Amino acid sequence: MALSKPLFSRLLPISLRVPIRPQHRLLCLATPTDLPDAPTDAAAERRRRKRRLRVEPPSSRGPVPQRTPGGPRPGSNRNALKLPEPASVLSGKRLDLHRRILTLIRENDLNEAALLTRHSIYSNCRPTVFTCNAVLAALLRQARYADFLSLHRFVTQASVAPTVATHNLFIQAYCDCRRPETALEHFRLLLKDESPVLPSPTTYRILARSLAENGKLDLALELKDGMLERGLVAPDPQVYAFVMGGFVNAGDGDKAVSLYEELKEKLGGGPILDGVVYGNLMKGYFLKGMEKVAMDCYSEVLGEGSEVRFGAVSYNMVLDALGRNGRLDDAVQLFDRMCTEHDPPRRIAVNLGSFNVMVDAYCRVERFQDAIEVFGKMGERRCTPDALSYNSLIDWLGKNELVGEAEGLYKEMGERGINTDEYTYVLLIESCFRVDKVDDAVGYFNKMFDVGLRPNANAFNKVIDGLVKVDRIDEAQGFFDLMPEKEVKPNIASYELLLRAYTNVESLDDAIKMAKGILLDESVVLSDELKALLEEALEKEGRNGDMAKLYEDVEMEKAEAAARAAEEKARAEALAKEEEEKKKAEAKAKEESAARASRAAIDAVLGRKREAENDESSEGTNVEEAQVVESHSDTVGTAGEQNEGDDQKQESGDASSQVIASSS
DNA sequence: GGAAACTCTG
Repeated sequence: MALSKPLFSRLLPISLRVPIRPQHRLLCLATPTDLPDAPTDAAAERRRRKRRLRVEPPSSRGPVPQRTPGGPRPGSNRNALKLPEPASVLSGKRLDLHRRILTLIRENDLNEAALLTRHSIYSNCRPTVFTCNAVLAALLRQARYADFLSLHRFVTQASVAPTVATHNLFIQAYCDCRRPETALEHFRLLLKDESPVLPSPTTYRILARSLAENGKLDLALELKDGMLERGLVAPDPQVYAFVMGGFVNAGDGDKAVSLYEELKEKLGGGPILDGVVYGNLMKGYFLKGMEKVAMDCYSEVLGEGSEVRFGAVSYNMVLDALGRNGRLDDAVQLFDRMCTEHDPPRRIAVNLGSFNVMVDAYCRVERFQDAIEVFGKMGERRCTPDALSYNSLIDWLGKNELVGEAEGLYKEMGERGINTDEYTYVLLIESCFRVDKVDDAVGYFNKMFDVGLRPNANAFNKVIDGLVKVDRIDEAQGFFDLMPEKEVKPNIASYELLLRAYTNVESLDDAIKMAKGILLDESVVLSDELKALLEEALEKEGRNGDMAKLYEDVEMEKAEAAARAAEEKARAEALAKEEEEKKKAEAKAKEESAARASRAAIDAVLGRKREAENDESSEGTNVEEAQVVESHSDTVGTAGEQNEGDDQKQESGDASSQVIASSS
């Protein structure tokens, strides 16, 4: 048997499939990594880049290697490991459906888009995986994680074979929810031998970023090393930049710099032409106290004749490095240059982030008027500040007692239709308390409920804290008591604020009540410090015995609660058992009736055969047994496994046709 | 409690 080419390539170690030679490395570095932020521009740029790549010799940037279309090895579950459909299926009716769904997404009717996707799955016009991906991506953009996961599960169960993009979306979803470890578990599935899809550079970038942002630096390094070892993707400057950023945030400038050096070496020792690494490199040097080296690096990569490519994002990182390290003048200068270079849609050198970084830089040196001015200039670049932009400026203004300005921005959000979030209100509450506008602060807190936001325990604590500080403890207690009604669990800080307040004003009965609350709440513990505080206060009042009594009461109440819980549990268990028995009986009945039906079908066929041939053959029994097993395996996977190796049987055939096939 | 990166294709 001659080895087909795809099969042959499957047998090669992965690292040999895509040769990476030094000259190709340079090519791949020369590709811009910064894309315009408007989606249409981004798409255009991507297409253009792809066209460019088509005429260039194969480089490591070429299409991600996919495992051979020869299908998974025998013995594996076909449904879980199906290869994704090729792009050519996006034609005819399925393309029409795709377009319809894209239109719905554009009109921001995601519910309808998701619904149409689901309904089409079992119709004669199945959505392609590309269509599913588009809907999933839209849900993710809007942070609708529950809907995302639900649709993802639905299309997976309907065995729409995922592409890398599908996996990346799934991984991104978990990363967005700050659960990089779960994302990592999913990623590991892609590395298994039997996975038909391989990770792409994007996969590594998403994970590296999330791991670094969440301080999982060991895992980030492990991921990066895995990227190098497997050689599925070339050493990626973006991945390195993310990991470097993680170490910068942890204050480890040495490690950030050494990662840069490692990347440089991996890429052949020449200058790294992707500007994405330099912001964090400079921050690394600043952290090490090497200001001069940082600034030398700055003038080198951004000076005359530098080949290093910068897009908005890479610029922003350098801008931030300058702004955070007392180099505002340089930052202003760079920002001006960026604005001059900015020439959309051809060249995107400024984006929303650039403004945010500049606002931050001005605020850091308390030049608030300049900050507000830059903030206002966003409109000129057709950038709209979002909640985060507003929040961060409101934060700075509030912290510096410029409450009027902060409130002005809040009003502006309303006028411009920019959605405030819980954090906006928390910032305003803090600002008002800081300048003793207590009623205004309380007003902002209540406003949250009016506009349908859901303050968390932290937000409650802010208002409780503020009220306690101006001795309005009753009102503070009122908000504490409101928490259960709003389905918010108090945390230890919530209890502590009131416990301290009560001991301070010597309302010891109330203090004891709070302590009791802590002791009865399984999710918090009474710290030794708080305990000592209460004990001391009680002692001073000659109520030494009350502490012991508190513990006795708590023990008693706990015992009572435990007894109630046990009773509850026993009742629930009995109920569950009953339910299970019922289900078992039902299943048994179903099985029996199915067996009867199957036997009847077989008898009918065999009977007919006997009539025809007048034959006494007993061959039917084997078939019959196999058939019963087949008709009762609900899960496609196990049915598939059982069928493996049984070449007599068709995979998809209904009961009677199989019986006929094997008995004739 | 807070930064912008980008993946499949018609």
